[in-house]
Amino acid sequence: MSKSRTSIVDIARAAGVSKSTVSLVLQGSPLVHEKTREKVNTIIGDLGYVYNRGAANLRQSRSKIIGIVVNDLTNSFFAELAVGMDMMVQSAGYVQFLAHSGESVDRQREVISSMRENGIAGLILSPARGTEVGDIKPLADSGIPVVVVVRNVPGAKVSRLISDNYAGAKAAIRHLISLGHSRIAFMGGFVDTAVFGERLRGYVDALLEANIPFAEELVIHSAPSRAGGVAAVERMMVFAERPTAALCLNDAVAFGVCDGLRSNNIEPGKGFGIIGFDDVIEAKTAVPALTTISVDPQGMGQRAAQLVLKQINAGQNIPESIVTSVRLVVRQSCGAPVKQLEELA
Amino acid sequence: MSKSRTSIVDIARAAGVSKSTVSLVLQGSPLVHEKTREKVNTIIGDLGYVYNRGAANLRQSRSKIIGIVVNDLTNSFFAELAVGMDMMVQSAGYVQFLAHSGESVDRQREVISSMRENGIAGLILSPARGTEVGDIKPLADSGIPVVVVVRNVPGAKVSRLISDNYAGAKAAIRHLISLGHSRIAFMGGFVDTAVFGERLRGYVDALLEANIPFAEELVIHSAPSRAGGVAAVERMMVFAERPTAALCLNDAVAFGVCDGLRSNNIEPGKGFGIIGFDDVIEAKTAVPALTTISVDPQGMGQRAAQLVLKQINAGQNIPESIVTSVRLVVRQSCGAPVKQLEELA
DNA sequence: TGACGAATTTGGAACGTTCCAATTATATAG
DNA sequence: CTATATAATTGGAACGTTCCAAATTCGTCA
Repeated sequence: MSKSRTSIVDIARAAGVSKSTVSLVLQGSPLVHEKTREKVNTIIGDLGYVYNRGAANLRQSRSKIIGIVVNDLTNSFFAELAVGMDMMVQSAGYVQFLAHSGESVDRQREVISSMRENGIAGLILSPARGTEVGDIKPLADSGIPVVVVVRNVPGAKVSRLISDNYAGAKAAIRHLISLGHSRIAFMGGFVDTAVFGERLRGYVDALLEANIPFAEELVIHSAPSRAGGVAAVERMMVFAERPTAALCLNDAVAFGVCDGLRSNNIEPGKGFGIIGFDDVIEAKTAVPALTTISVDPQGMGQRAAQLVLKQINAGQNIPESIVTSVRLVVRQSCGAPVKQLEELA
Repeated sequence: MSKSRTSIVDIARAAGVSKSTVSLVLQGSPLVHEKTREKVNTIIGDLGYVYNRGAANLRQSRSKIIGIVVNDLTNSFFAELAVGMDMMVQSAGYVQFLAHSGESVDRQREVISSMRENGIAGLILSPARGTEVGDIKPLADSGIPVVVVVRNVPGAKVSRLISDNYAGAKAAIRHLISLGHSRIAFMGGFVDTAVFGERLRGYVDALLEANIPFAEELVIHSAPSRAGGVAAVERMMVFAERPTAALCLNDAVAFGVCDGLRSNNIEPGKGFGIIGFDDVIEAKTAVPALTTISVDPQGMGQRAAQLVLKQINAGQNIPESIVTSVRLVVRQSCGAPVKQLEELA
């Protein structure tokens, strides 16, 4: 129940040295004599002193806080992304403000400005749908490194880390075509995100490449969630000529599509080929195991954190764009004979 | 590229008033004249001033930061818990340090001490397995409100918010018995968490209550994850006399059990009754829809945040224990004729 | 012993805010 | 026009640290 936090001068007094010496000890400076260091350290332990990082920041105006804003933590893709960042950030001796915008740009704006007031050294942003340049410009202008992940923010002059959505979608469709499918749907999502656009483009180009005409009605929009997948199947069921396979916007949608097919007595992977996108952790153990494009969200999170840390240390802020490569992981849901060994667990 | 952050005195100078006045404006004090307020506010806008909350904390030593440590963000139960907290914390004008301990007590300790240095006003902890009193005592002793959620930390004199695991498990087993099951397994988890113990106790008591003897071998331990559920089924398949239903430690295990059954050509909900625990968001849309004990993680998160906020505002720190009630949500996976309307979406 | 360089230690100003007591401006009443 | 209450503003100390320049102590060598 100490009335006021014990400070550096309290322990200085107790140790019979000056506050400067204590400060030196705290930062592990080689300037202080071994005996003095010991004495100070024991006193620190005895008095239960806790370092006040806020006060230190005030003086040296470089904090050890990294802001992370994620659009949807309940989606396991983003949760893993966040965990990857967390690992990297922690082990670099930083600490994080992690907030969830829930796809609301207003909330996102509030959160970012609050982080700014709290003096973050850098920001990693997985933007909410509809994020605009103006939402991040002030931060970036004031010299704080910003890294945008997963989704692009068009026009923003900041670093980005995006997975190769185009190539991934293309690989998926090629695989389905090689299995003999020609009526292939694209399920889930709306045109409002860059991710959607890129994946759709890969889908279209792979079809054209195989001389399969692109049919507008096979793009079935829905929420990018498990429930959205179910809804997409419902809409598909009324088609006169039904597709025989689908590429889904992400794994969540793909699981929903499996659910929806089962409700219609179609066994996913048997009567209908499904490919997801992201390779979330459940993809491997689901039944049927989901064929998907592996994006390695945790790895992406780590790289994003590394990128922002690098920029913080560099001091200067040269935007950098990284496109991370993805790979097709063939499992059971596309109905292929498993031709490729499952990656090691 | 401003060299140094513009401060309150910069804008004071520009507005031709004293820094005190600017400070007053910033806190919306009624003491300042309307005209002055306007003038100051426009200058603030023009100069792109950003408030330095750190400096303010230094003076008034009450921060607006709440620390949240979650053991596993990739588990959607905990992710939703975190989101619930986030909502409450943000709307109370606080900001959060959210960290992920990954079930490591060491990492958890580091994270907590780092939060402490950064001056949190309160802490919400969903403890890693094996957390001990000593891990939170120093914080609590220094007068910072601590709320422990989901899992108990035995012996800690802090507030807790736990769901009624005992009653939930009991309700689940009663339901299975009412459907005619008598050989019922308990799947997933190890004895190392309080949650496991409480749920198992509910399971046992409900059996005894119905004069069904408790059989040790029907408690099938496994990792509390989807993969663990699959593993548990494998172990069950070799039993001479197989159970006809199972209560799972949580929904993740339950999904894994469904997967495992399907691999063995048993249709979950038909040949075998399954009840989960937690009611994560996917439980409703999965096929078969999962019968489970609804714990409302997001609601729990909100309540936990409210509790810690209350304690922060109260100043004093009287530990409070809240047991939140749970309810059985009957869906398809237990094979019951759906006798109760699905809750509204 | 005195001097000199290296090793340690130290006082005080700064960082950007809040808060208090004190001051100044403005309005009201006599 | 003065006295007085009220409204608005203000200077300076304080919060806990870092950093710098300066001071002190120590050891060594002539």
